[in-house]
Amino acid sequence: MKKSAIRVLQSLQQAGGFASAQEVHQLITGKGDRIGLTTIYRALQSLQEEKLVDVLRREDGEAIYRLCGEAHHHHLVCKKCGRTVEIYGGAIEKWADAVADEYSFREVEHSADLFGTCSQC
Amino acid sequence: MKKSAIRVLQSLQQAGGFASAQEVHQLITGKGDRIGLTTIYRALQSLQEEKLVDVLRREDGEAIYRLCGEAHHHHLVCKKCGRTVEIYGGAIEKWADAVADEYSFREVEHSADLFGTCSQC
DNA sequence: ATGAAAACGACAATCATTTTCATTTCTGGT
DNA sequence: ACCAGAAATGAAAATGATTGTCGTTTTCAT
Ligand SMILES: [Zn+2]
Ligand SMILES: [Zn+2]
Ligand SMILES: [Zn+2]
Ligand SMILES: [Zn+2]
Repeated sequence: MKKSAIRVLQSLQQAGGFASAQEVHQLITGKGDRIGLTTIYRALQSLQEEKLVDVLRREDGEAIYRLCGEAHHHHLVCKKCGRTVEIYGGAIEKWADAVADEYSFREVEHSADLFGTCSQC
Repeated sequence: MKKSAIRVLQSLQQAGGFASAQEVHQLITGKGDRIGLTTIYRALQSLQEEKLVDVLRREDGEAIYRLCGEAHHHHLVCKKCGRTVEIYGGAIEKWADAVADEYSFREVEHSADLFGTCSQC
């Protein structure tokens, strides 16, 4: 693991939720530590490939990242305040398997996200 | 309704599914009709406010639009050859509603896509 | 110590989207 | 038809996130 990736992971941990690349950069440089924005982007990309961070999009299209447990799950995200619920298990897993089976696809992965308005917004 | 908005609606209808602003522009200018990209963006924004089009984001963040009321469906995509199956209905719709209900989210939309290897690859 | 390979970061490039602003088209009253 | 003001248009510039380039620095095994 690259040390820049570790620094990014730590700042994401500190952020506690979703943060954009620029916000991660500010979190690190705000402490006096020095790191380039380019390195942040590269670290986030690696972490994404290693499935250590989740990626979503704000409404304006900006990518936001956060630490992610290794267990497979889905997200229910409030469009307004960003509150996020992680959804584990459920009928979607069976549905995905059933669809893959019906069309004879193998090694099928899936992504699914729900976006709405939470009860407090 | 502005006439530019109508032209955009028609090309979205012709597209049959999701299309980006640039794709809409190409659909119109490709026929010899002339319209500015700026106008496309403005028309899509109005149509979005009037709730006549839905907007989603591609993985790279680009906004894609489709007619509201266009039949909702999901995709099963072969990672190797690109073959795509459209999936209508199924357990995922109930799952999404159930999850939204469980967490008291309102106006919940969802996206879900399956990626695997088709029987011919 | 030395050289190769990986990581780094300043800067430029790219690309979608927005803003600006001058020009064109529409509209209503005369 | 004529004309002024309003609305719409679109070319070009601005913006902002993300990616590419490339020279420099760090790491690491020999
Ligand atoms: Zn909320
Ligand atoms: Zn799942
Ligand atoms: Zn295939
Ligand atoms: Zn669905």
